[in-house]
Amino acid sequence: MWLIMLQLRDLPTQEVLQRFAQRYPAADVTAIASFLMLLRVATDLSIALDACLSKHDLLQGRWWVLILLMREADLTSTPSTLAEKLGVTRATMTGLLDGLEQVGLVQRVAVPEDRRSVKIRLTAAGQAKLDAVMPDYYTRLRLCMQGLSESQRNDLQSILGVIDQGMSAWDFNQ
Amino acid sequence: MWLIMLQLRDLPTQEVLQRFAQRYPAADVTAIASFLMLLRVATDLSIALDACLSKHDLLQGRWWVLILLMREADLTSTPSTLAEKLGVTRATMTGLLDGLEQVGLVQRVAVPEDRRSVKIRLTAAGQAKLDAVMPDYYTRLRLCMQGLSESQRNDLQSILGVIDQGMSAWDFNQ
DNA sequence: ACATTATAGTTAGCCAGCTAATTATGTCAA
DNA sequence: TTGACATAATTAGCTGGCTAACTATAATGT
Repeated sequence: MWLIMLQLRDLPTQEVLQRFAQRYPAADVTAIASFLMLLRVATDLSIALDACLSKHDLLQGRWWVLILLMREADLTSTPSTLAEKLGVTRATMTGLLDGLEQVGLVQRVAVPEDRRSVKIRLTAAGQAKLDAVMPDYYTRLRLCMQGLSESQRNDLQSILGVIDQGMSAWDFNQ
Repeated sequence: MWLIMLQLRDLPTQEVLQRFAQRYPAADVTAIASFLMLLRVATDLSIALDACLSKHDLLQGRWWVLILLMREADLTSTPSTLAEKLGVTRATMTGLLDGLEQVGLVQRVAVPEDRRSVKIRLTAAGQAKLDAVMPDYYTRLRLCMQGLSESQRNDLQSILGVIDQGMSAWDFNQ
């Protein structure tokens, strides 16, 4: 999961939004404000995550790969599957795996049944790296979210679900 | 505002989350699920935005610059200010402005009072470009958010505000 | 069986961010 | 007034995504 986005430090004032809405009648002021704030908070979270991971000599892309491998019962997957789950191209996955293999966190293993394919296995060192990173990450995330009640967390997830549904509208007219 | 992020197509199942929480006691399952969904929806939105802009031959970074200029009463700003508002380095802003000036959407104007500085002005062509893009963007955004009631939009914004507050927790222990 | 097509992974080269260093100008204090 | 420092913008070079092209292997249809 890669989120690369400008930070938009400067959200528009209500006044500016009104001015834009006047020029562009299609504008829905509360939709725009919600959208911008969503992008901004997500970006801030992603940047904070980067900072946390960098203290453990990890980049976000490589870290997600380790997590995806740990999710598997046999700590094993293939480059194609990992690429699809992470939403990156297979070419990008090759690069991520090169980096991880070079520092010994994963291992490429030949697959005799299909000689085109390769198995990727989380090594003991890879698991150890996750055991070092995850408690730190989870602790920060807990603190970051502790201001939200359980019902607010549910609200957030259902609201995000509605937006996700609505996303199909983006592509309506091509 | 730049959001560059992996897509994380594959959110963890409840079962996987439980397994991770067992290994890492610091894990807060509902916090993690909310966080991941937030990142994912924001990424999807950012990608959809890219797609919309590319139909108008614009990249997200350059488009935000045009918007920031249009927010100004005199359609004018400086590279430093724009960089700060967009959350990018001044070096990056130089590149964005090079691109925009080359296609005539903005103009660099010398500042006699401080010869180190340069004014950036939105040109008529730049305004025309926005007039072409914004209705399209606003229409898609309206459709995308139309499933949310006014109170849900308020909920979303206040929830995001709480998370933003909580973000300071990330850096608590260095 | 064998030519066509599909699939897995990699390589080569592009692109738009980034950091660090550079140039030019302005500010301030001894 | 001049030396030290601060600020504005730029340049040079790095990085980690991307697309497109390539190699190797497997599957499929006549």
